[in-house]
Amino acid sequence: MAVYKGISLLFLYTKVGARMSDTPKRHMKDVIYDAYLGRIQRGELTPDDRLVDTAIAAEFEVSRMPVRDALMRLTHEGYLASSTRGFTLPTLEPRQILEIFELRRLLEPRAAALATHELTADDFERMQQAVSLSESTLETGDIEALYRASEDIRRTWVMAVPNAELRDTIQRYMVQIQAVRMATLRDTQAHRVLVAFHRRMLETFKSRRSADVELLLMRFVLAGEESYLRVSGREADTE
Amino acid sequence: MAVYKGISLLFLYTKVGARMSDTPKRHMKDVIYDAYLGRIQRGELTPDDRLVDTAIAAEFEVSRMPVRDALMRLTHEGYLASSTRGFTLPTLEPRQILEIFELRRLLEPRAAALATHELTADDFERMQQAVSLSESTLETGDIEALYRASEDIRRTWVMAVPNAELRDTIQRYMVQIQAVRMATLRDTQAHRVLVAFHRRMLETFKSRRSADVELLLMRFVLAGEESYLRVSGREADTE
DNA sequence: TAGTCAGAATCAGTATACGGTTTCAAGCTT
DNA sequence: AAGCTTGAAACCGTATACTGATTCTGACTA
Repeated sequence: MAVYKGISLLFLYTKVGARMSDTPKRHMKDVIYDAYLGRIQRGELTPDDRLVDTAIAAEFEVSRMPVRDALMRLTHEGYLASSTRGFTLPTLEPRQILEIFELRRLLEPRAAALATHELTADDFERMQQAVSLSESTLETGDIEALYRASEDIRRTWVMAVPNAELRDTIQRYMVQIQAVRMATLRDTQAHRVLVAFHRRMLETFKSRRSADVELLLMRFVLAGEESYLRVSGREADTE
Repeated sequence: MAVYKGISLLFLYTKVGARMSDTPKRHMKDVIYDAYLGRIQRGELTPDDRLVDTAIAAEFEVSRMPVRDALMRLTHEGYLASSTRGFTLPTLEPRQILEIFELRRLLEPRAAALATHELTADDFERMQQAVSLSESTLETGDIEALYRASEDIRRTWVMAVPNAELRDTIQRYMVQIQAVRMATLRDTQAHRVLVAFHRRMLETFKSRRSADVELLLMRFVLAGEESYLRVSGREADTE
């Protein structure tokens, strides 16, 4: 019976997973890792949520061990913080956020320039839809849609970065990106600036002029930093 | 008796550990992680060594679990590769090594420039000793000493980088640095170039001119890449 | 002699159980 | 009523045991 349960679960989550025909055998710890990395990256968790291994073990109907493996991996990669009282989303200090902005200034312009020649028609299509969605939020005010559009555009070009090591490094601070979005996207001015950048990024990528892309991405990161500083400074005032 | 054994072990490894007065309570998984990270970073392991959790568990007189935690953490951080037949040092592909050179070109010049104003007299003292050691290897041919000197100089300035996120990112590809050293340091020309850079780096850091440091580090990374390409290209010829 | 196949050995993944530490709350003291 | 104490609950770290998969070995076959 225990075996039967294991098999059915394996089958279930294999279908959900990325590669189902490739390797039908997936370890639960990886399944759980992917599941919670996804939840984190989609912003489905808040720093108030406490992730307790026993609860997640019950959710997946496995023992604590694979859950512990997954949570500790996420912790070591910076996606979670562990305490004596369970795992939670880390609350990024403003100092850390600014430090990561410096990293982004160093990496993203060059990375995007490298990606310029790799983007396919499919990628442009996806970006076009995201840009349209982004622009529509100027009227609808749908912040969540803006969030999704921003994420789509970013993911599209990051995935096209041919240097895998560079790409992985950029993807490691996804949590910072989200923290910045969370802090700034409700600000009207930041909202308008972001949408304008979205459109210009699509145009510039399409032009295939990597030098222009590099410059634009530098401006984009700087603009994000500026928005963050403005919004967080204002918050500090009102407190 | 089991308790007694645990206490004595804890005491033993706490003394070895970095901070003994601070927190006398260290988890075995962290002790083992630190121990093997050190072995890896000091180059005490080769890709032929197979790290098996049961063997390491016996070495530390604990169960497999903390060992597994440590090895899996090292694996996810890229220091080890896991297979169905134990953990081993990963053999970095030349492609990966070149990709990481690009990362280094983007990060290290700026990071070193930021570190310039943070270096203390102690740091300069340590660097001076390492540079002297480095220069002495031109006559002795002691490659291992050159390796240590190179590592000392690098660690000194990296530790002084004030941006913690940037510093951590740089430290993540220590394995690549070692792979490059391993491949190049026995080459006479690369050896001479490296020693010359060591001396100039110390001088330039001491001058406190961060712009000069930035430029020198860029040249340093480029020189390393050149040496690597030359040596690895020659190896490919003779095969 | 070379190729194949079965059984053994090895080793990682997972389950279950126990111990220790931190947190929280209820009851007691002043 | 406020502060202290004590006990229970929550939760992590570690131990031990089992399972299943992969690799290795050696014998058997063509």
